[in-house]
Amino acid sequence: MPEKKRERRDPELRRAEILKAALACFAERGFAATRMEDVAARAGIAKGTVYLHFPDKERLFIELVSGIASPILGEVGGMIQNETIPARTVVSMFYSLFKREVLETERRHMLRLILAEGPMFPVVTEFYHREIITKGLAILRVVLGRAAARGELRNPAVAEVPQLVMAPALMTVVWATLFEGYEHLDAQKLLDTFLNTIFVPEGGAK
Amino acid sequence: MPEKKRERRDPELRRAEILKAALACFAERGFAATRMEDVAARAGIAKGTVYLHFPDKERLFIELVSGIASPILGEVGGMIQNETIPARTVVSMFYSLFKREVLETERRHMLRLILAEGPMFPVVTEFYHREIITKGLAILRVVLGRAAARGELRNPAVAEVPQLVMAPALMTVVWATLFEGYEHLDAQKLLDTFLNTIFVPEGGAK
DNA sequence: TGTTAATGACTGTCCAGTCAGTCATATTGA
DNA sequence: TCAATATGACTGACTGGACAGTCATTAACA
Repeated sequence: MPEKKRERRDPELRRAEILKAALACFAERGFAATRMEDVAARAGIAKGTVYLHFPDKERLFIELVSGIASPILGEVGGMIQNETIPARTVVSMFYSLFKREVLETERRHMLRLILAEGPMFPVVTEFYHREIITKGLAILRVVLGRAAARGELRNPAVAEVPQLVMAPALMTVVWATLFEGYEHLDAQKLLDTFLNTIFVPEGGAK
Repeated sequence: MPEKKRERRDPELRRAEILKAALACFAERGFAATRMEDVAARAGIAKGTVYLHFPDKERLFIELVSGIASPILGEVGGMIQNETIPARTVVSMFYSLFKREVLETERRHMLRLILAEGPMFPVVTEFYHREIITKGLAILRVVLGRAAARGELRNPAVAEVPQLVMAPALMTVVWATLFEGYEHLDAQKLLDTFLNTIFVPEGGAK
């Protein structure tokens, strides 16, 4: 049996290839059901090679889910510097970024993986809470606080429970990864409807 | 080595005990990481005994998640027969039931398990979509449709995306099972705030 | 005494992680 | 320019442990 042709690579590149393959495998079958050989095969290399780049399966997983800390927060966080931008615009931008950068990419599976495997990897959950959730909520509190003060919110109490604004985004990901195959959900419509519900109608004009 | 004392049981009862033990184990560690011996030990029996009641691990899991089809839908479904009840009351009742019967019981873990392991068990996902999601959304469509017609909704378009009403409930479960240990979320407040946001204020009195 | 629930040692399989050996490429020196 | 040599990325057969599922034996009850 002839050995497959060997191909040398820039380690940096190899690493990225392995991570990409791992994302596909973990997203498809979860942590436990993914075999290191699957990841290797998908990356077009032998099993041993994976271990030249990652010490073990758990670390491969953790590196993967930690590396997704997307630039979304940075962009939205930057927007709130400008106090004149209406809160609705900021939240709408957040949803758009979320849709384009997470929901419509492979990253949506990562989010499901964190929900799914989180309790098995407290390190990951803690990282996400600290780096993503806390920061995201802080930004939302600022934005919604201003909106409440300006009368942009139909119900000012929303500013006290920013998790409520994240709920529709969470729903779109859960639906997309579980039920989309059985019944379509228009994520854009869901998010837009929510925006139209929490914010007072613009201008009252037409 | 003395064998542990054997205790005979009504098969019906044994079955229930095993399911209870399995729920605790699966909720704690997920499907893959749960050993059949763990389930047996937790139920106070030997491993072989589990196999007298369930053919294999997968079937045990499926029976478990399928058997949670709670009476919530029945109760709420019954309420919509009476057209005079305000939509807000119906949705509020739905949230209360959800909170008492799912969020504050072991079942909250079942919900997380379905999110987590769903893609590995299409049978389970399909069952949930067909038996729970579809029926729940149908009820919500009726209730929200009426509400829109009566002017009870701040934004009538909500009636077209009933998933939006499920989103806050989903958020409370996800938060409770992942982040509650790091940061408390007042589920009641979140749900109440949402109700106050989508429904027009009552009477305008006070 | 016969019937059946219950037991737990056992078996076969699967897979994470290892490591001795291989080969593509780079470097050296003529 | 072209061997000769060195380097380390890459390979995949192998090992050790874990665990799902089995079944011969044992104990409980009628």
